[in-house]
Amino acid sequence: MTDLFPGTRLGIGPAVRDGFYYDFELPRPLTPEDLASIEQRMAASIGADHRFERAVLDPDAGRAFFAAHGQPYKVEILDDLRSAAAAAGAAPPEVSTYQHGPFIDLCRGPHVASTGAIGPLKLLSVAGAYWRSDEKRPMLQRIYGTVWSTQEELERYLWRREEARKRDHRRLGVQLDLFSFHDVCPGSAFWHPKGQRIWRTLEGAMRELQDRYGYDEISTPILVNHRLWEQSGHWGHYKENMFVVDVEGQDYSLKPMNCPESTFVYRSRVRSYRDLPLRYAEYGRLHRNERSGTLHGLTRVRQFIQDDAHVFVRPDQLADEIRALFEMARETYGWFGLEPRYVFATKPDDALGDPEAWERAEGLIREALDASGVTYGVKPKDGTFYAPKIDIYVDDALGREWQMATVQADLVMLPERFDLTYIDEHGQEQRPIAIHRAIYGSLERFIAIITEHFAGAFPFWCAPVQAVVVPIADRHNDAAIELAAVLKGHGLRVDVDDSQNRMQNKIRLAQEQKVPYMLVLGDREVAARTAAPRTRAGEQQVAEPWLALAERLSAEARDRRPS
RNA sequence: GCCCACAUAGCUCAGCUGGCAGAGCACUUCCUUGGUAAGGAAGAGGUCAUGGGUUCAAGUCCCAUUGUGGGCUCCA
Repeated sequence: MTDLFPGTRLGIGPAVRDGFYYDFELPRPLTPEDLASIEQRMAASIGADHRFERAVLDPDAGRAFFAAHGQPYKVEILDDLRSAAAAAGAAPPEVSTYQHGPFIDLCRGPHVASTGAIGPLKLLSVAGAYWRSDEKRPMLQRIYGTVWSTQEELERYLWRREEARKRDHRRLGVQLDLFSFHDVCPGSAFWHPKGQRIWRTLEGAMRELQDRYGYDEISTPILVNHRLWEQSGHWGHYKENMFVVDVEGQDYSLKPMNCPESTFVYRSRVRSYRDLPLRYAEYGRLHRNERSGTLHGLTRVRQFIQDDAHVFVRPDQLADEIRALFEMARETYGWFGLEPRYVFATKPDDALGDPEAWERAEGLIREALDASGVTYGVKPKDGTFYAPKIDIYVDDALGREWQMATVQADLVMLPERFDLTYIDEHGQEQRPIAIHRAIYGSLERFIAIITEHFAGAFPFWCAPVQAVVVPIADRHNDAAIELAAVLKGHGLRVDVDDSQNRMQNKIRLAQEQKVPYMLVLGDREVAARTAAPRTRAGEQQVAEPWLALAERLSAEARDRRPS
């Protein structure tokens, strides 16, 4: 870079997962075309097989060297090392440099022996990155690249990138006609009929599960006087993320969370210890004013709906309730063949509330984790300031990790700020614990993740179109409509392709839409009132009477298997 | 919000150093009535994101705005 762009100032250049990056301050913006010439220059250096020579300098000499070479960022790093050492009461550390050919860089190392030992690589993208990730510092130009020890590994990685691109939910959302985005409302999805079918199916499955686990559902206002947010603390800490609206001279805000309002339902009457646990589910529409540059498809939006719930329990009920939540999560992720992993985040240093209560709650959560037999990791001090929490992660089909949901055992925010109480068996007022939890998390994000996980080939039970009836000639159309009615009568989502296309084309289109079953109807089937199913995997099954088919498929849908 | 790139038909994209806006798919109509991934023909479809500027002439060059994408998490 220093050859190609004289005056280049070097930032940092670490190795990262699957590759590396390097940040530069350059005399002009890089374009994607520059990457090719930089790659060529790198290839020349690799071809020359320069040895990497390590040298150790004392701190003053190191600082002087980089100052003399016009590298202020390196000098800053050295100064920071020096003050960090001073703060720890240590002498300024020696620093190491690596040289190959004429180029010398500050680097902790280690390095490969020489440039010739560097494997096949490819520069991927240029991006802006703040110096030290600080918005107040200069924006540097970052070059991302990937490097592997063999050409095959490089190609496999590039294939994985390409596969991820093809599965991108934003792309599949258009292809499968699920949703769209429009500039009249950035960061918010417009759900099309097929996307909404997925939505309703997921919501329906969760409602059924909730009913089984003793939940009730509530619904609270979206637009609320800011006084509520002052009481909850959001007005102080979260205001810049809230949409504020003037209503007759008063500030109102669209709710960014459901929790504060659920307490109004709780407090609407005096609660007995016999009433608990109270489990309130709410599919509330939330708005968060995310910064424009952070929006991303369905995974980072300004408007979304969570499968939220608040469970108010006595302390002695906490462990059982958490165990039940793990059971719900396990069942839910099982519908998609996803394996949840749990991470327990404990009390941070700036936690609010009684330390003893924290300790008790953490003990109970740990007990529940152990008792339920799930494997879990621990992140000490990573809880929120009002609650220890358990984060749930899954890995998708491409090995990418997603954080799905959070379960928080709130001792402070809802119970104390909103003065929640129940009357115990001695007639004394007590504080309940409020568990905040979501299982899908945001429905938008969850649908994005399963779209990519299944590459659009949704499991049969939640596919937006479960079967397409394919009449071979248009004299079979009436029978096709009849068959579809039978299937719809069994609760299945079925379309009829009565277009002018040939059967081959109808099958092709259904394949492209990743429809699980194509039900072919020709003279033979119409005469026998059967249909010949073909699966999207290309398997042709034997023709089956309509009613038997409807019963078989609706049973399959009820099973919620992940395929 | 900040840096860079991008925005052409419903979708995917072409359109060279400024000189009459294109293709495939989808759509409409007609022919074809078929057996497991594309039958044939014709037609319609555009304020080239929006606003301004340069120019005899702007999809193309410049500026602004809006939106979208890659990033701003990995710390010598």
